[in-house]
Amino acid sequence: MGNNELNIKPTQSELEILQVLWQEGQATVRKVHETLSSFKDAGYTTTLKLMQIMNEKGLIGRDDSSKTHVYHALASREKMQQQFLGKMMSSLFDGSPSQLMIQALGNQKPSAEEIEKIEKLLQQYK
Amino acid sequence: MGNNELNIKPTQSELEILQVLWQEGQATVRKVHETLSSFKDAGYTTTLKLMQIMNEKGLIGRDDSSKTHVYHALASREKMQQQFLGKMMSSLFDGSPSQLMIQALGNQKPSAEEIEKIEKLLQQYK
DNA sequence: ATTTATATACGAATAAAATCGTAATTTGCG
DNA sequence: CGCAAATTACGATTTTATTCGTATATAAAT
Repeated sequence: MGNNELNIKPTQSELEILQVLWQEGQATVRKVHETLSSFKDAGYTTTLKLMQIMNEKGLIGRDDSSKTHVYHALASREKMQQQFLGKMMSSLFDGSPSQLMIQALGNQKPSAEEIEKIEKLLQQYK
Repeated sequence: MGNNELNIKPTQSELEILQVLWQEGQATVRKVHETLSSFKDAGYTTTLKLMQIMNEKGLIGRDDSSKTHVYHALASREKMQQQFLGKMMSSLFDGSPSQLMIQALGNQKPSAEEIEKIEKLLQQYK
């Protein structure tokens, strides 16, 4: 049973930070900030503040046993995917997964391998 | 050639309004407001203001030849789908369409009809 | 014509999100 | 030790989004 009572929707900036933590597994504020700095130029304390807030919200956890705190994601990527997908599905796609796929596929051609995967998945629903 | 130079990302509230206009084709503020009121309780002037702002931004257009203005969407639904999908793809799905689909399908059982459609779609990509 | 209902315009208040400056603390080093 | 570099804490500001109040105009009804 997951103790994951987490129906909080992260903001845009929070999502960016989560991405880094999902990627790295865990990271310091410095590390996160440097990673983000490639496409964003906010100050260090901005990132710090955001991560503190996220910690309070329960989106991320931290180990503060040493001076330099180390953070990790508490919100799972899958859960966030579901959350955003669900909202998007209803707000933009009339709840139709095929509509969504048409757009997603139109965007970029899936590899043969990916097509296989999807087909297998479809079989399961029959 | 579309004269659609529209790289504006609508906010949550704006998206809700666009939905109504996509649905109805065109509508007055009153109509939009009443439609939204089923799940949202903002005042009439709030909806009005939002629609005025959207008009300035170019998200929607209006016919003000008569006293009661009639609005219509300028931002196409497809374009917005692309916009949100693209962002979501990169921020949550590592750019993998199949990953996105797997989540979308896993989320809610598609109808038999939907499955058919998707399979046909996949055939085209082979 | 006067009243009533319904519109728009628009400034301003409120709320939410993001940013930053500065003080205080810790760590490592000379 | 005493200084420099790096860190956290945290209040405050700024920016963006949302909401609303009120003035004014138009149209319909009596």
